[in-house]
Amino acid sequence: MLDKTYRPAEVEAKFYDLWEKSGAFAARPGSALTPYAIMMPPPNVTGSLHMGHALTFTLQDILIRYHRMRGFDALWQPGTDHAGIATQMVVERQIALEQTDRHKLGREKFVERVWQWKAESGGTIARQLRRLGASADWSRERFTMDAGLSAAVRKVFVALYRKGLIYRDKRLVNWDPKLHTAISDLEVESRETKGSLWHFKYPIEGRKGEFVIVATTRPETMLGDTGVAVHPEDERYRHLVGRQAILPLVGRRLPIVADPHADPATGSGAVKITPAHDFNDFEVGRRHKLELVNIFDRDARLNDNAPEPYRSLDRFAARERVVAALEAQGLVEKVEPHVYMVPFGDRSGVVIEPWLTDQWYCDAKTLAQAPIAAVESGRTVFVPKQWENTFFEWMRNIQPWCISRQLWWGHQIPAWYGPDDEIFVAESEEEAVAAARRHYGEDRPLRRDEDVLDTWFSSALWPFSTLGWPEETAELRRYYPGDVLVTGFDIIFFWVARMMMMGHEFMGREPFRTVYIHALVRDERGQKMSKSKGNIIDPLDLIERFGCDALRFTLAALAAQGRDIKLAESRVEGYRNFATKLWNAARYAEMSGCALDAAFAPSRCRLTVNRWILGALAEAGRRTAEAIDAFKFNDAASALYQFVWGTFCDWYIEFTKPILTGAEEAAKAETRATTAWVLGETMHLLHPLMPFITEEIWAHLAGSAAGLLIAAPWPSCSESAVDPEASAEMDWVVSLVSAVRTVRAEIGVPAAARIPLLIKGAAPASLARLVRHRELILRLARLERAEPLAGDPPKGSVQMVLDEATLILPLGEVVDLAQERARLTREIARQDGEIGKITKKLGNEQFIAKAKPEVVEEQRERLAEAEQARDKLRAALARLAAT
RNA sequence: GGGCACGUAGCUCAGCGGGAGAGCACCGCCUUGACAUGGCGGGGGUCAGAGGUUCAAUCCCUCUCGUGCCCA
Repeated sequence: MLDKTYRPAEVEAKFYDLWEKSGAFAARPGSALTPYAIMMPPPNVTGSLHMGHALTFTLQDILIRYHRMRGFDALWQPGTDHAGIATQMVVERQIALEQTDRHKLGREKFVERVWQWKAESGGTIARQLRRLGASADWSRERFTMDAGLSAAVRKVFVALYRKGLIYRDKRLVNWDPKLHTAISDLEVESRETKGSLWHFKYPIEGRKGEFVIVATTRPETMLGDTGVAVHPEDERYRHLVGRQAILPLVGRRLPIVADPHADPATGSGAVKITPAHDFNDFEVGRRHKLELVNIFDRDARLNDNAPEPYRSLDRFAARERVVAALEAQGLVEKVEPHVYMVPFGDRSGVVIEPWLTDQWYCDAKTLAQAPIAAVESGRTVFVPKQWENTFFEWMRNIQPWCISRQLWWGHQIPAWYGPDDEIFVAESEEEAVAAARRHYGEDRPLRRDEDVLDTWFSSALWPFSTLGWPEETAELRRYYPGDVLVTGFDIIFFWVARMMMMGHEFMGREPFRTVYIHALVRDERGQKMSKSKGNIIDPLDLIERFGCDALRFTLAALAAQGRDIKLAESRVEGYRNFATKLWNAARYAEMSGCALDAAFAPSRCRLTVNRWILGALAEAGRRTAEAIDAFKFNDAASALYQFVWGTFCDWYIEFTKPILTGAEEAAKAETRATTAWVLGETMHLLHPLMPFITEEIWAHLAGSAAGLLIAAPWPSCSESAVDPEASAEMDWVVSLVSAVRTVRAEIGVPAAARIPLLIKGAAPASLARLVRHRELILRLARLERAEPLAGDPPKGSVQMVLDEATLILPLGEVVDLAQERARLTREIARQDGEIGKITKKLGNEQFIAKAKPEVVEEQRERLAEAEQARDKLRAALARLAAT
């Protein structure tokens, strides 16, 4: 017997183990089934489960469980990425507690420590994913630093280098002065910052007392200025172009150049040019062959290219010193408060400095062409489609991708340098040595590039490196390309686009057919969750309090396409209640002796009420499947919620109580079998969304011999189960009961009072329905009796209209005649309004001529119905007046 | 500044050319033999505003206002 209450924690632990041990999670590459593959976006190995993970992995698990039940060979490929910067920082913090640092430790020892940390703490997220019910194939778990994946990285690097798609270049990079590494554009976070705009006066050479005014938000960079730009069409400055300004504090001569980069409308219209420390200025400098003066060291302290008093000052200290010195010389025109965007490193949180360095670059522009074509031609489809715009926008304006990082944790770049800096790129040191020997004609000492690759470089290979590439494995042939990639929009550039580039380049085709982009989870006020705001909702905490299924169902129900999720705890609570409702319904079924009957065949059911619920179930199943197929998880959730609570619990269980407590054995047996069967099928339909509670209920219903629900086939939900006659009949009963209940509540009839119901003017078919369902009508509407009435209703009756019939509740003295008259008059007015609208529409010749015939016909029917209702109500009002 | 969304019941959101919907919240009644994490009933909306297309607009188009996000 099912317990009085559902206890999620016990059930969750029990079944997750059972599932995993049963092998249900494992892909079956040797089977004859059609494969269905989802590559799990590898979470950061330092990560722990947050709401974004909970959403994305719930949706993926729904897809995987659903397809597994539909008979596909489902592969959900799990794993983690090595998160270069994040992981290195974690371990650096750890060893700092031991009063040491990575430089004292040395590279080899440090990397050992990272592996040690990974072994101890790197499994957190995978454990937490299990709490979420994620049915990934853990036997295939991968890590981006695994030997196989690392070999893939080396192979890709070498291949791209040989094609000229990876190259070394000296350019400005986003330099993180705290972490001492370059980072990619995507790892830079622009934040609006309050600062000042300083206007400086630079003297013009050979024109005493004349100045050009330049404005800057970063005064310290003036020490690296090598030019001044004005707009070519700016009349104010035309006479200065070609002359020189004199850089204060430094004394350097600055050519004044004409360049469209200078915006005549901002500030004075003239801008200082610092080619070594600003991306725009770098371009201007290149156009006009300006000198590059690098004034910062790797800590963003001033180096020896700055005048003596400023050397080794921090950039912000230098800023104050520069401003003070210029003020002292009367060269500050003015200072304005200014709000502008400042680049911050998303890991270090410090201001990023554009800095001139040698780095490795990947020619993203060339690699982007095939993915762009794939999306244009529809071989890869984004859902929702609007994200294709974002994708195109970025891919068509893509910049060279800086792939080297000055870190120790990651894939060390397979490049070696000869004594003369000749570069030898090879998959192994032996090959590099051999290549060098060929080049020099003798052995020369080589040193390996110290840098490692951007973590995303290895993640980009995920869809095929996890399947064994470059080996030609059976898995690779079978599961590439994958079916769908599920992720958030914030990762489209970082990861999705790069997987597509690498997939097309090395596998010759797209890595996945569909990219489903889901929403961001926000708090209930629509704010992004963040530690600093303190508005984080912990999914594990919700699982503990409400159960995993409640959380999963909530996330599915809120996952409407193209909209962010505002998560309120009350929603989770509401779906916890749904789980409770389901539990109690199952308990009721069990207590009522409803057991699965192996011989049960839906098509052989005789009772209308059973035929009706079978049709409603098939309908719910069809809607659920359609919704999941279309990635409309919210529609799937609502179809199931409505069916379980609004149809099965609210009506079917109530309808069949009189049968189950009655004496007709055949009807009883059929109803018990139907109830059990419908409940069982419902568990199947709900399983992808609520795997735990459904598995537990299924175990009680079907017994252990039936096998686990996770491995059960998806219900067929045949249309032939829908019996329109039965559904019309039960809808009529529902309308009748609801009408009586409404009036009872309005009039204030005590809930316990049993009252009579009389029906006037009912067609024989309606009377037949009344007779067939009299017992349950009496029970649900709390009636004493329900009978046809031939003559006039008794004095003190309340009347309502149901199709062609008038329902009469003779309540005698209880009824307030004036109130009842008012109620009927209101109802008539409402119908009249409706009739007016439709009549007007039908009177419009254009409408009749141009609207579709079925629309016109529908309006005619609606008019007839409204008129019938109105006439019945009028008659009822007349009778009321007569008494 | 450019782009993409979004403004529908108190809240969160479906719907997206022909009858305004759900969940939650709210109000009233109810310890009815699965369930008070419940049952029954109810109130509540010029579908942001203004034009246009159409026989017909919450839905399509344009503009305005407001909100969010991304990019510069």
